[in-house]
Amino acid sequence: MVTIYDIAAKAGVSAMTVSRVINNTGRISDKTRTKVKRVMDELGYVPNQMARSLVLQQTHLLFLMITDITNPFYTTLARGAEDAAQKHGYRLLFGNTDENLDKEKDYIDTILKTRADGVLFAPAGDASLPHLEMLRKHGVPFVLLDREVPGIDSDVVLGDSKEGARRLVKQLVDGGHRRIALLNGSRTISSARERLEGYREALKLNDLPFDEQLVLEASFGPRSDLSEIDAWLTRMDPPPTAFVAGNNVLAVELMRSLRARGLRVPEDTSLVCFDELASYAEIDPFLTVIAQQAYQFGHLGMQMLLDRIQSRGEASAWRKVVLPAELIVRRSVRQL
Amino acid sequence: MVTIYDIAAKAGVSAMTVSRVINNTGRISDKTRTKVKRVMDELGYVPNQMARSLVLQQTHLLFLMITDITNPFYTTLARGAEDAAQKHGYRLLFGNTDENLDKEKDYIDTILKTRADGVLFAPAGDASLPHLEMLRKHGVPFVLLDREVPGIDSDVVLGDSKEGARRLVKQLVDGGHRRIALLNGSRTISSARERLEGYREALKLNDLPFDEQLVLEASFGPRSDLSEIDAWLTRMDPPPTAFVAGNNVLAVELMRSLRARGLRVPEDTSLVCFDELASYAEIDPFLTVIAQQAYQFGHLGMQMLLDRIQSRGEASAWRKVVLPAELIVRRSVRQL
DNA sequence: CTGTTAGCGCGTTCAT
DNA sequence: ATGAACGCGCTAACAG
Repeated sequence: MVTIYDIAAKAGVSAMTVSRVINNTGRISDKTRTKVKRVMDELGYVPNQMARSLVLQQTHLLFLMITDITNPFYTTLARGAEDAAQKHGYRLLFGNTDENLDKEKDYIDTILKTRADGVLFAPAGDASLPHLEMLRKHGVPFVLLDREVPGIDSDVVLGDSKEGARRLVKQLVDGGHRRIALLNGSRTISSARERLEGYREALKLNDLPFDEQLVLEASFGPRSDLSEIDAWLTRMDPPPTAFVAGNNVLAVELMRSLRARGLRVPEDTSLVCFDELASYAEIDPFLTVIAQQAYQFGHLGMQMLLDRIQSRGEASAWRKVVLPAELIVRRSVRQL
Repeated sequence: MVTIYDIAAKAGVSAMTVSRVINNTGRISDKTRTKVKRVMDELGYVPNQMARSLVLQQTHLLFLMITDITNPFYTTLARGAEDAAQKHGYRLLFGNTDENLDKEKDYIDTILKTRADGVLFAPAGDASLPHLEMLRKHGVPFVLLDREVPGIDSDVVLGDSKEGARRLVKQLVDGGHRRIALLNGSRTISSARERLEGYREALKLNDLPFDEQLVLEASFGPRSDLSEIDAWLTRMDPPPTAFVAGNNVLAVELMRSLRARGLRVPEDTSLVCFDELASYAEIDPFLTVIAQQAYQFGHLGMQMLLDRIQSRGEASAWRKVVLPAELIVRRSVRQL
């Protein structure tokens, strides 16, 4: 491996001078600068980031934790985060937890060991609290994405889940639906709770009863087995005329189950959901959805994180950004 | 920051003993081991990866370069790579190049500076050659994924693109189609070349003429503007009765263009393509496709990379794995 | 403008 | 079974 000492020797200067040329610090004569640079090229020198980080006490490494790398909401978010990070010269490590707390714990260890400068964090759920406390304790700045965690204060970027759910339900009610089911994520996740809350509020507002039977709590992540959803569909009696799905994954899997029963959308059943469905939205955009600004989640969150990192220590108030929910009306709701 | 010296002081031993406890090396009495461990817990000690890497000369960091993080083929591949890496205690960094050589170059610099132990590399194209040479020159092992690069030997995991294209064309010919268009990726990418080659061979085999007009080379990545594809659709005269799309992204964008012209698949035009379309395939699986084993690309490639890393230096023959192409016949081809 | 000294946190080598 | 000295590659602080 080529080190600054190799360069220094060959260029006839000290290692310090080489370091200064690399980092553009201090005053160096043009002559030595040119010479050092030439030797660097000749030897194919590449700075050792590890050594720099060790002495500078910062890695310029950031972490993005997402819960489902196959979900277009998160990959789009990732692009936003990556763009913002790159613009500021930071590198971004991705971690994929699969909504799994054990995997999340492993990544927390990695983050701590790696001495990442900060973390953009979509937590698996409320039980992520100890993980966040661990980051806090070790002085690693973080910004929460998409989900809050009760018990800890921090910067956070959220979608307006409650309002989103209200609008989706209203859309169905306006279509004449009165028996509306909700296929939601787990209530250990703040966004799922908010969506449930918005759903209940909207029902109340329209003098519709809340029927527990019509709500299923499942995982926001993809499942190998649809039997849980199937059983629920069988169980509901009388069956609903319309569904709200808590995210895009649940919408897709619900549609598969409905399809398997020969139920078409919207002819036989109406369906609305949170988040766009990737390519599907482009080929045949027919689902009425709350389209969240996925890219903004990542981009804005990254900016907030970088702000925290730059103002190292200077405690300022936590910022909570709620991104508005845009309703896109298409044709997955049948007028009754 | 808590260091091994803090622990050593508090436990009344030397730093070296602490190091031995951490790494489970040498002989240590159970009593001191227990004591050191207790102090480590009390102080919340976390090893500094940077310092370890510096002395051990290895980072346990691997890189995965993909060209489109929003493409389910690559995210599924990423899951495969991640699973395999994690199983062996390696961390995985993702890089997203957007099929862009400049971004790729930036990532190469990052990889070199970071002293990554190895790279899993889906290159942007043939022009990635200098980037690979740079890795080789600096002794960074890599495995190519999905695409070969002429001019450099290495381990590589490929799909059987030529055979895939042959099968897709055959499927259309069997459906009575004789005027078959190909919307392909750039010929600077080996997989696109293979697909073109397979397409031509299949035409020849069926005594169909090759008409340059029927082939468009575009980017495999998503584009903001469909005018290139639109112009092509307008230009072909007489128009084809069927299309082969070189990947899932091209298929989606082609369908959008067709849709905009009021052409339905398969009623008005037939369409087949490489790769599944994520959620779309699950909701309404109607496209006839060559389904590639995306997860295997990543998983297998990672294993090959880890093999190389473990057999540090010992030169063995390059391995080239070609994953078979499975044709899934659905209903996007109309019988003429 | 340039060089010397010291130390970032840890593991290897050689003593004890 | 445990410790002291040294070095991994680099930069901050100071000296000249």
